[in-house]
Amino acid sequence: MARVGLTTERLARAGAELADEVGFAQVTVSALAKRFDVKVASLYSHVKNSHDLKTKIALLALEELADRGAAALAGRAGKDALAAFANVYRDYAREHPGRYAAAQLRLDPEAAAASAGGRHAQMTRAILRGYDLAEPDQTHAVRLLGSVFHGYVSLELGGGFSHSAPDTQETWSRIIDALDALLRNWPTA
Amino acid sequence: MARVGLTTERLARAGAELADEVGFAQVTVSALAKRFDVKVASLYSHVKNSHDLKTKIALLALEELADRGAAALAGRAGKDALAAFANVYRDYAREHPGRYAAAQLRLDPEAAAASAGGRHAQMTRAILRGYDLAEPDQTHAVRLLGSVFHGYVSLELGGGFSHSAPDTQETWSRIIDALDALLRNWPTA
DNA sequence: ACGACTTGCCTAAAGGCTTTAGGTAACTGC
DNA sequence: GCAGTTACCTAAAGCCTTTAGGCAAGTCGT
Repeated sequence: MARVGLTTERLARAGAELADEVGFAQVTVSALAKRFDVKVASLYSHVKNSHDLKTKIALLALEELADRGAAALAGRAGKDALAAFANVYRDYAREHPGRYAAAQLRLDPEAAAASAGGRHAQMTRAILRGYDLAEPDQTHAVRLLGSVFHGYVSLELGGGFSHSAPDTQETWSRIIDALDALLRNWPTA
Repeated sequence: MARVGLTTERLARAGAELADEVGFAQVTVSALAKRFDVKVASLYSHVKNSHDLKTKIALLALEELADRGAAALAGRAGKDALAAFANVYRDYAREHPGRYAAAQLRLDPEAAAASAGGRHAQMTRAILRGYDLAEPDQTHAVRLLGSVFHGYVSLELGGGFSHSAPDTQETWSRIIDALDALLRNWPTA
């Protein structure tokens, strides 16, 4: 009965890898147990239940994404910051589709409060420092940026833009150009 | 052994209702059988398997959404058309969250080809007739609009904007204003 | 109207995932 | 080296999926 050394942390990390390999929806307590070559019941000492496991993976992904965002924003401003931050989302989703899907999990209020969600909002707001927007337009713009990033990435990942010219990289660049132009010229009510 | 009169069609329709009530992820062959007061195995004459059922619900939702979109676009142009079409997505998602989630299901190529996906793209392109955009910018714009609509709606539905001022209706209106302004003034490469 | 065919719904059964209860063996520290 | 903790185990119940095979309720030809 050799001990494997399970921890909540290691389970979440392995769950994230599993998600990237087989899809977040296919992440299961059972599959994770197989990956550690351990009986299923053993995981229940480290994780409350299946939903708890998924939540932990989601929190991990949000954390990673926020870290990457912060790194990208450091020392950048204006359109440069906008583009770098946008690319963080897109690249992360392409490198880690399962984790990105996990980050979209609807969290209960408690988990949401403990998540890196706030950091994401703060960073988006920081990008807008390079543009001249007062409240409430700033909040509207934060929400727009969040919508575009998330919407584009999830449509692209889901194959919504597949096999049609022009290629998605080109579109992505032009969308960032367009957002930059829009933020510099935000219509007043 | 009274016959209930199951059909693929009725199953998809009832599945869509079930999705709106308990969430698309909770739609299960088993739950659907209970709803018809019929044994689970009976459904397998009308539906290949669980995934097939979900696909049929997704196709139904895409169809409904396209129908609403077409109705909204009839007799409208420019910003008027843009706003009406955008509201179709948002309203549909709010009225039918389960169906909307179903519409996001990643379809295999065969199902995707048979879906109303093409109609959606065509309608978005039709909206752009009110603006002066040549290819390839038109395609970029189609993708941007799709991203914003889907991204905003799914973030709002997921509670991403909850409990923070200003309210989401206000943001939604201002985002449509912003998109209109952007399309009238699309930045040239 | 009645027999034959079709088919809609059934029972039975196997396999997988989740979750809980309770046991045993491996580490930890005095 | 012993006591206590804890990591992992076995066992079992419950629910969902899916397939195989059966009977009765419809439908159709004559």
